[in-house]
Order: sequence, then structure tokens, then C-alpha cells
Amino acid sequence: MLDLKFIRENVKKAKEGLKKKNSKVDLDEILKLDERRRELLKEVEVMKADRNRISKELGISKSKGEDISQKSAEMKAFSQKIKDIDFKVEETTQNINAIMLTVPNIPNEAVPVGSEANNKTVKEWEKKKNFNFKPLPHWELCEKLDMVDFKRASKISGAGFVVFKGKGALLERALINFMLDVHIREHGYKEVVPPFLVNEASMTGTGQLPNLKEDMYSVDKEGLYLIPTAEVPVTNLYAGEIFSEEDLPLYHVSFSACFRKEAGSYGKDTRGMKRVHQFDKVELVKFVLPEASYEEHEKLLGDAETILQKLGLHYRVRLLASGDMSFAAAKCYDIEVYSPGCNEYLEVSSCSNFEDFQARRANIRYRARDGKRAYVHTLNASGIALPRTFIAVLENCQTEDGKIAVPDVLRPYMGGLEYID
RNA sequence: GGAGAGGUGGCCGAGUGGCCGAAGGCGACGGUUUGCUAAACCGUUGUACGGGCUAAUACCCGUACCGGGGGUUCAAAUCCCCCCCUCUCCGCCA
Repeated sequence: MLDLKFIRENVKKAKEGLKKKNSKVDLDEILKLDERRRELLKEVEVMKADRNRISKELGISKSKGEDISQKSAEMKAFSQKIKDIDFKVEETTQNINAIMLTVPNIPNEAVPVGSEANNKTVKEWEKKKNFNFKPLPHWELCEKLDMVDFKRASKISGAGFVVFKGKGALLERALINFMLDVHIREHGYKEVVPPFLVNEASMTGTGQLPNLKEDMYSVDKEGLYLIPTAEVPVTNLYAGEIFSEEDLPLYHVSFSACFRKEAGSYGKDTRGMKRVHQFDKVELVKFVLPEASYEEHEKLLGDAETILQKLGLHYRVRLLASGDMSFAAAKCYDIEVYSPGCNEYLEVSSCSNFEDFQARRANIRYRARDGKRAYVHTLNASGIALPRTFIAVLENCQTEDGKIAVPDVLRPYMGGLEYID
């Protein structure tokens, strides 16, 4: 959420920022409501001051045994008037909040303005691997090696679900454990295993609600949502809390299944497992001091990259343009791994700095050494998303005779296995 | 799922209708004392919002806040209703 005071005092800046994000939100409407709310507040607070004063006097009179029935009757009417205005204040406040929750974050200065076409490749690691044969797409490899069962997955759950089997399941598990261990042991993250179902407040805190409701699975009877990423439970872990400055920065790493309806992308990436409704992901979440957040952002990107480097997978880093960033992000890098079987780059991580946008929604603050309170900055990155990493391993590590050469770093996690065949 | 107990400031804990933004304690901060540290003593110490005055998030005024929401009342931390959460016991159960 943006700071209403900031909007009030920097209307032009706010409008420009929102335009870069392609937001159609009407700031003038918010400002109008805000002004009305403040007028009502001013009016009702004076009345309340009167009420408090007279009530006190009545209490004293009564204790002296004086008759206060006449005054009481007057005050009853007065209190009702206050109640009426209070109701209007409340109504206006709710209107403002409802709109404010739909206002996206505004991009950082360093973000290129524009749409997807203006995304910039800022880094490439290694080169596309040369094959002296035609690399197969992962769905063919999966079928040949009996690693993933697409057919039975759709039988038991529907299209867009996968079942890992045998060495496929082992590889999936190995990747998860490998990633967790690297982040815990080498990058200083503390592991968290969160619930996969969260309430509406949590979904609102990180910015999935209200705008992305159609993309989420929910258990309506219980008022719960299936998490689309561990970012949601992990960030909201500290909702409503105040850190000490010494607690920061705080790094969490979390494995979770992720559930996404992928509404609006029907017909896209239907083959194989590039886009599925449930996938595994290792997520990195940081809580940091505002002045440190951009430095932390670069470090975070590096932490996610490490995984692909250790796996020996060629990738590129894209700095997203303002219009291609997610709702809550102020700056975002995508990491895209190369998939030779599909001949395309697949997004395996979004590495975002949300500044205080999520912290404001979820009310996550810190107490500075001088006693003042302020919102923390939150950041997160996939570290990294599984099915596409799984795809990249299969397609990049396939041999001419149809085996998968297990990357060195994964072998300890697979009982020393060298080849999947 | 059933029964009971509870939810008050950074923390502990008192408070059953007005004199309560809230005793007391701890902690923190400032000071006195001290060779240094500790102890002791004195003082200060919630947040948000609105307004005034501003260089100011400094100061002044007001309002709200005792788990959340509603109600009763001239007046609610306190009484009533609903909900959430925690703990204990019982039941069920991976």
C-alpha cells in the first residue's frame, strides 16, 4: 500500500509512478474522499471533545445528588448526532481503504519505463550448451525415462497437474534439498516450513488480494486460500509486529508447494510442465532496513543465481520494465534459465524489492535505535522454482543415448546416482 | 466437536460504570553518587490519526485505542451480544 500522506503531498509524482505501472486507479477520487474524511473528522472530534467534557460534568453533578435528567436527554440526542457522523467517517475510510488496496506500488527510479518489450537483459551466465544431436523436450525425456506421469495426474486431479515417479521424484526431492542446504549453509537463511493454507488477511498483506483473486484456489467454507508462493505465509509471519533494529536484516528460506489457477493463460505452455497448477518452490524472503534494501536486493539476486551456477545451467537476468512488474514490486529481476529442448528461456525466479509496500499492508515495522518506528522493507526471490529447473536439468543434461547425467552437486542427494536411465 | 479459564502498554500485572491512557513492578532512557562496574536514589518513558505552529517525524491542542466487531448508557477496559485467538481437560484422529 502506498502512503496516503505521500500521495497527498506528491500528487504529481504518484500519478507518474502509477502511469508507469499502467494503473488506471483514479487518485483524484482518493484525494477527494481523503479530504472529505478529514473534514468529517475535524467536525466530529470537536463534538466528541464537548461530549467528553459535559459527560464529566454530569458525573460530578450526579454525585452531588443534582437532577441531571434534562441534560441527559439533551446529551442523548447529541450522542446520536456524533454516531451519525462517525458512521460517515467509517464509510469514507472504508471506501478509501478499498481503493488503496488496489493501488499498485510505484517503480523505483532505476526501472526502465515501458512494457515487456522494454525488459533489459542485464546479465548472462555462461553460454547455451552445444549439442551434437537434437536435444529432446522434457516431456519426451520424462516419458522415456518414466519420471513424470502426466496422464494419470490429469486423471486424478485434472489438466495442469503432474505426478513425479521413481527417479523423477528423487530428482525433485534432491533439487529441493540441495537448494535449501545452499541457502541455509552458505547464504545465512533460516528455514521456515509454513502452512500452505492462509487466511484473507495474509493474502491481502502481501498484495495477492484483492486484485488477483481469480488466480487463487480457495477453501471457501473455511475462508482460506492455497498459497501461490511461500512468500505469503513467510512475509506475514511478522504481520502486526515490530522488530528491533538489531533483528534486521532477517533472512528466511522456505520450501512449499505453490498453487496457481493460471487463469488467463489457458492454451499457453500446455505441453509438459512449464506451467502447472501445483509446483514446488524454494523461496527466499528478507526483512531489511529501508536504507539497505537495494543493496540487499542485489545480494538476493546473487543468492538465487548461485543455484543455477552450481547446477551448471546457462541463464540470463532480466531487469523488468515498469509495466511488466508485479503489483507490489518497486523493482524486479527475473532469472530465466535456458531450455534447449523447448529452445526458450524459462522464468525460474522473480527477485523483487517491495520497499515498504507490503510492510505497510501487513503492518510490519521496526523500532530504530532512537525509538522511532518505521516500516521495514521486504524482498523476496524464488530460490528457485522447481518444475522449470527440473526441465532445465533434464534438457541440458541429456546425453545422446537418452540418459540424464546428474549434475555433480545433486549426486549426494540421490544416493550417488550418476545417470538417470 | 464438548466443557472450563483467559486475552490490558516493550514485558509482567492491577483495575466491575465517571476522578483510568490506565496502579505497581520489570525493562529502557536521562541524571545524582562512583577510581571503574554494580547497587541505591531522583526523573522520564505508548501508538495512530486530525488540527495548530513550524525547517522539523520539535512543540501545543484534540480524538481514538485495554483481542476484533456490535449494543446498552449522558458516560464503557469495566455491563450485554457475536466472532477470533491462547491455555487446560474430555472426545476424535495422521
